[in-house]
Amino acid sequence: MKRNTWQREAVREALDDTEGFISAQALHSTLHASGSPIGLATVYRALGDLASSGEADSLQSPEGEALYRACSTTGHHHHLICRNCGLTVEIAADEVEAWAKGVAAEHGFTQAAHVVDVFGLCANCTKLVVADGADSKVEADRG
Amino acid sequence: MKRNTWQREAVREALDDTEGFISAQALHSTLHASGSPIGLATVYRALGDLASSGEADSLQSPEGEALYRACSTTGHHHHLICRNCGLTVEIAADEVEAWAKGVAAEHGFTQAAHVVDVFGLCANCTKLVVADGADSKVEADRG
DNA sequence: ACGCTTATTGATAATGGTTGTCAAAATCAC
DNA sequence: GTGATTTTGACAACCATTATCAATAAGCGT
Ligand SMILES: [Zn+2]
Ligand SMILES: [Zn+2]
Ligand SMILES: [Zn+2]
Ligand SMILES: [Zn+2]
Repeated sequence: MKRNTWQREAVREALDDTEGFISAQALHSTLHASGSPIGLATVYRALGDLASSGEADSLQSPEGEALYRACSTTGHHHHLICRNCGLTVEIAADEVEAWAKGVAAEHGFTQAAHVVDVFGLCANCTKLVVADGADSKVEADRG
Repeated sequence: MKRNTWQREAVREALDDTEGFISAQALHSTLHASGSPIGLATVYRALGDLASSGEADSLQSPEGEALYRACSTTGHHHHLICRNCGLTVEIAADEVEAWAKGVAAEHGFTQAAHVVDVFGLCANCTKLVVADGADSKVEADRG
């Protein structure tokens, strides 16, 4: 039977308190920083569980790291992510859903799933970058 | 200055001879199997170069592995990939391009890029799976 | 509240893909 | 051909993730 532990709850809350997508390692650091003695393996497990139960969304960063987020929208949706500050907007894209389904069917493919994510610079970061003239990396700002 | 080596050419050719997306490790195995003594690190480097020069497309597999492919279409496009046999269809998706651009602009995002991939079972593999009743994994068939 | 069964935890080792190291080999301009 | 400079490749290092497994603790029946 599935038991309730403070660890799982801690991960859920920490994820809720996080604005954008975050990696397991980063979330573990955050938890440690706030005094929690939770183990790294447990954070990985909790995030995996949240993702499979649909309570959290996950995606692979372009660098191949798995990132997680507690989304407000419960149904299937996609994301518009700022690659500088991590700000994330949830996007409903019926248009794309239909396209994906159609393109798979046209070619005789079944059991189609899709990965659709848009990465860019949010309005705020666009200003900053223009001011700085430099292009900082997202990961550096979210350790 | 950039020099020409048989290793780079070997990687380019091996990639051309590959039907679907393939990992650096798998391509290295293929090359070795055909008698080439090329080193693994060199395969990684060559694939990275091909990807940055636009001669090859790359994507992250759902398991976080980087996969490469020599595509016939030179311009920007997307892929419909069989998760069982690796068969890949190149897809032009003007509809999605417009959507991605629009959704980014609507939210004030600039420098928008996107990741759009469709994974499914091709017609052939659909039959096999139905016959077998089992769901084999892609990676197992492409060592 | 108590004990028991069993899921869960967490320190650590193991795994696996990828990148860094650096001496040796190869390329190419001259 | 010679030599400066790039490239290679065996191997180590790295880093995210997963497996191990003894110790812990949740929650059930009592
Ligand atoms: Zn931003
Ligand atoms: Zn969708
Ligand atoms: Zn197939
Ligand atoms: Zn596109």
